[in-house]
Amino acid sequence: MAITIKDVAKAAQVAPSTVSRVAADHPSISYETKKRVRKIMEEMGYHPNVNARSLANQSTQAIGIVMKSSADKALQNPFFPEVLRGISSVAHEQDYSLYVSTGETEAEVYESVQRMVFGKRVDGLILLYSQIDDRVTKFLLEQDFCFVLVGKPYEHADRITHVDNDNFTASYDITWELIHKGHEHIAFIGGDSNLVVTLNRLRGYEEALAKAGLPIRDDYHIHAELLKSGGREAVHQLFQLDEPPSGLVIADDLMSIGVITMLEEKGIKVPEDVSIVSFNNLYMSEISRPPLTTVDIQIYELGYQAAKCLIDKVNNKQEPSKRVIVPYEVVHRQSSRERRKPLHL
Amino acid sequence: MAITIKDVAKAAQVAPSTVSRVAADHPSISYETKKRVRKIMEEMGYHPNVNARSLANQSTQAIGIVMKSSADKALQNPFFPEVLRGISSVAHEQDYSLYVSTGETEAEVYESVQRMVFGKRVDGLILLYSQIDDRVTKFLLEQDFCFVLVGKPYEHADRITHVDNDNFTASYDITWELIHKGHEHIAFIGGDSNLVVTLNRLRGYEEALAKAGLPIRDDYHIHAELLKSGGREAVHQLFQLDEPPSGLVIADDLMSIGVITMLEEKGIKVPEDVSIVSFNNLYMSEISRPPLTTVDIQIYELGYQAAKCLIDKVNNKQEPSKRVIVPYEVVHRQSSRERRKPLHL
DNA sequence: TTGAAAGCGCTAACAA
DNA sequence: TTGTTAGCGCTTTCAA
Repeated sequence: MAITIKDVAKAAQVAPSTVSRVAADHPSISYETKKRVRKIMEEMGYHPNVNARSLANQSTQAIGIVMKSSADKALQNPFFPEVLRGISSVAHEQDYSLYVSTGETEAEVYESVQRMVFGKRVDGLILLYSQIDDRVTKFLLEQDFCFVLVGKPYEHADRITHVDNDNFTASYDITWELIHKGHEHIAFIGGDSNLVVTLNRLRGYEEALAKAGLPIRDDYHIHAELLKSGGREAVHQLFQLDEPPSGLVIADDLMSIGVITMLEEKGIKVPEDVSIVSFNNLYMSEISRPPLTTVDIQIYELGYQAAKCLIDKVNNKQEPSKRVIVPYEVVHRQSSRERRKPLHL
Repeated sequence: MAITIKDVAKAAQVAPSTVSRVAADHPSISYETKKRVRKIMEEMGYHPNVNARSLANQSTQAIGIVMKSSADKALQNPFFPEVLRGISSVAHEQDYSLYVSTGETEAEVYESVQRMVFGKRVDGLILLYSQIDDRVTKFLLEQDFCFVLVGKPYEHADRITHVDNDNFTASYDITWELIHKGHEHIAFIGGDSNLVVTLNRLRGYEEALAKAGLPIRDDYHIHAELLKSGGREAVHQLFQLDEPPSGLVIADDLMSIGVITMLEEKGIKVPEDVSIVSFNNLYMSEISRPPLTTVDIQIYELGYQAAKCLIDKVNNKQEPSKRVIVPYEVVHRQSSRERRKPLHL
């Protein structure tokens, strides 16, 4: 059995409560005693048992991380390690531990969240996704459990503290850039259509088209679900249209790389024939060929801010809900350029 | 305050211990009582407090995951989400929770591990890397704390349960394939040279060269550390040699993609001028251009097996150390091919 | 400034 | 088959 507070107390000839106070650096303990007790703690190799502490305290110093169910293995997306880095950095600074949800299906993740909440394993949760009619979000709201969302809530945005980019404007901007470069036929290839981020990026794209007086065409929309199985097919169709797009707005860098490959198979060149802009600025977007013009959404920062908000909230239940918007930045690389035949020639 | 075991006991008119036994599905409780108590638990919305349970039990039903310090942000490697999927799957099946280490530097990760161990937060740990003279490994061994390593231990391989691929042979095989295709000048580009996996892959490569009677040249070795800053430089040098390589064995797909890009900048074509083979079979290796010939090391399976071993060990301290070798498979794609001018022409 | 003691919610040995 | 009770290791109120 490990060294407990009692062992230290005995050795230091003080009461257990004194040791506890020393550990917590309680002000009412004399410098003398603190020094002496600390020395003994050190010598004996004392380390507090967090379970006991959690039990007595009703607080765990741990935060839970919920990721979208990983059932769709295709999404081996480096987004996750990167947010985690941000979260982990704050957590370490503040002596918080990190839990992650388990499970592969949506139902399993839901169970896992229930266990964290009811089991009092964590003081709060960070949700790494935001989707339409999400049961996890609903559950947390019902339980009035402390959580922060990375992304924009689908509902109750004013009750939910969230950290997000302005995806609408980012998408608007980047689409506008294509338009500005003379592209009139611009298609949108989106991620999972249940994700709010996909919707916002789609809206930004549409808004830009509308502003430019360009039509919004249904046959210019493809979604990730389509991309996987019938991906080749979908892209194929897109480029068989009477007016194939000369520009693509793609919701994720990883998808862009896949699309570039498909296009190449068909003898379509990027950026000569088609310009591509996308999102996230993953490491890969730099080493892709051509390197991608993409929106850097600062994934690390999203994680960092989310963790900070959560810890603030945990420490003070009165903390109002906030929204933190992490700025984005368009990174210009070679996947996009002027349209060959300029507009209105 | 949430519903406790006492509340349920009172409502069901039984002793708290009975409720506890029902929750644990203890055999000595009559079917009748179980049924009745369960119904009440349900009605009242009872959920056990895991901290209290851990404290009473001396067991947490949680496993910790230690990743290599993420300080080198460059490595936005999808390896991590993928092993995690494997681990998470087992964890969920067996009702285990998952902790992850926090911290960015090696020292911070070490602290974080200490906290998990001393604080009794977890029953066991999975180390996701194996490196030379690793202090975490040393610490765990000293503490006699239960853990499993993904990779091959640098020392004490017989005392440490580990899950690994046969990286030596894999590397040998894949190098041999290049040789078989007529390549005589084959260079090795490795990952972090403190990682055991890098060493093993290097050894396999060298062994194949030796077997073929080809010389092992120092100027044919590049390591990841070099790749980052002076990467361009290093590759540049490699291809300025009197006898530049016509084949490359690269320790990670992500690096391969970077290398291909650098080569392209220099007007060197893959696979026409240089053949590339690498490791991991990440999603990207399929959508890269050209798609990569690579060793599929079954990352998910590595995680799955590691978690299984760990839980076995946690449940039975007597469990002997084992080694699990997850089979690999070479996936042939377009990044490697016959050398243009065949050998001994 | 320090100590005594109750209690956080659960488990398990022992008793009935 | 079930109940009583003594902890698990820590915090915190109250008293000294």
